[in-house]
Amino acid sequence: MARLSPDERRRAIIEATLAVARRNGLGATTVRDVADEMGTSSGLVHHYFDSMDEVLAVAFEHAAGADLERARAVVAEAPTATEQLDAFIACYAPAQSDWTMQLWLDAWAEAARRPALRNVSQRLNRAWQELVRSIVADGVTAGEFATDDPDAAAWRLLSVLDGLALQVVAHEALIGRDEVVAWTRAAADRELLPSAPAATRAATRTRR
Amino acid sequence: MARLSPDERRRAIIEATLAVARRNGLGATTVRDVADEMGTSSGLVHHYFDSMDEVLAVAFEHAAGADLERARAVVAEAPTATEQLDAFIACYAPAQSDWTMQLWLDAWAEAARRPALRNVSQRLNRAWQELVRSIVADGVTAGEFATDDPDAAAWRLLSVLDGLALQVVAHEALIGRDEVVAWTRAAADRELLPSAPAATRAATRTRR
DNA sequence: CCCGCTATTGGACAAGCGCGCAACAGGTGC
DNA sequence: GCACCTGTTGCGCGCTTGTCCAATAGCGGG
Repeated sequence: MARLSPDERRRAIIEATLAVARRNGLGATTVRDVADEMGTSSGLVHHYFDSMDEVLAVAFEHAAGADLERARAVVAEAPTATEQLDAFIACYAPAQSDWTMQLWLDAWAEAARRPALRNVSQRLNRAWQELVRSIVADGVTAGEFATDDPDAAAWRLLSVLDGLALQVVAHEALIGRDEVVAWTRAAADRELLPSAPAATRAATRTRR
Repeated sequence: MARLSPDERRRAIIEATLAVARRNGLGATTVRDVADEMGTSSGLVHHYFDSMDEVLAVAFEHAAGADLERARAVVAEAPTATEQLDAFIACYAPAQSDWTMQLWLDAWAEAARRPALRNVSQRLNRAWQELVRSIVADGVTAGEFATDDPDAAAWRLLSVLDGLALQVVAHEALIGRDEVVAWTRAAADRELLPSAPAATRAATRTRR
């Protein structure tokens, strides 16, 4: 087939891997599937990656890293912490409702048996939590939010988001994307809004 | 080997399956592993179950069903809704922090490719939510809790619990069991304890 | 134009998988 | 004590998996 530069080929392998993972799941993605997706031989994959574990890890890092970067960009555009959190939820939840959450689910489960994948998964999850934590912390110093433990609040919010999105992908039809967004926003309200000044918050929030 | 009655043998297969799944993960549990665990031949497994999918589904249902029954019993003993919820969280979280949560994680991920396992997983998850929902609903009528949507509140609480427990098992060391229990209780407080402004804001939001 | 570097091939390899089946064995009733 | 019933065996089948490697092919510099 076509002769590609190492960088191009690596990228092609990663994208082919994600295409297959999207169809069959990350855990059921094989070397031959990836090669077939590219239209090349299977040996080529191992010429660029030491093991299948590494292929999956790099591919997952590529996809999930892009999502993270996108979320960071969306958050950076919002002026207030309240709007940042809303933007984050809106950006996170629908993305997860597609095949992306199935990807995460597979990665988490597979992480128990694949060292490289476990490393990537842990690192990325920590990064997501750090993003939420910083939003919450900023909101607290700005007086928009009130919480005694931003770290715990961030974990809880992320857990609600993950848990709800997981229900959508694994047990379809019980709840949908809209519920994930609306319910998570409701959770954020109960979690972070101070009880005293209600009027100003309601105004900024409903403006969207 | 020893000659067992069909019922005993089925039970032995289920327990052997769970023993292997505990070690290697549910998705990586093979017919031969199960047979070796029992000390019998592999053909025996297929004499009692039509497919490996069914073996995994039945084994998972056995383990998860027992957990559910245990949670129901613990909840039934508590007098007030508040104590019921506390008991539920305390019972749920530590159990999930062991290998049980890895079992759920594997089951969820594998459900995408194994029909029988998917059925069981969906049914059980709905049962867990129903348990929490009934506790919340009882608490509302008893005046202990305040929420505009017990169903959503139950999903959120379960999501927090699942999400946090998942962090423990998949990304060990970031948070521990104690945090799962404490943080989920804090989430339940913020979610359910009567506090006027939160409820009204949530109502306006879900209406969008 | 050709040569060499290297991306790519394509299959060998051992191991492992789910599944099915003819043969075997060991309690049970006659 | 014998025959029958059924739980159990042990292996074979076809297929898939990750990994590896000698052989090949095609582009770029001399």
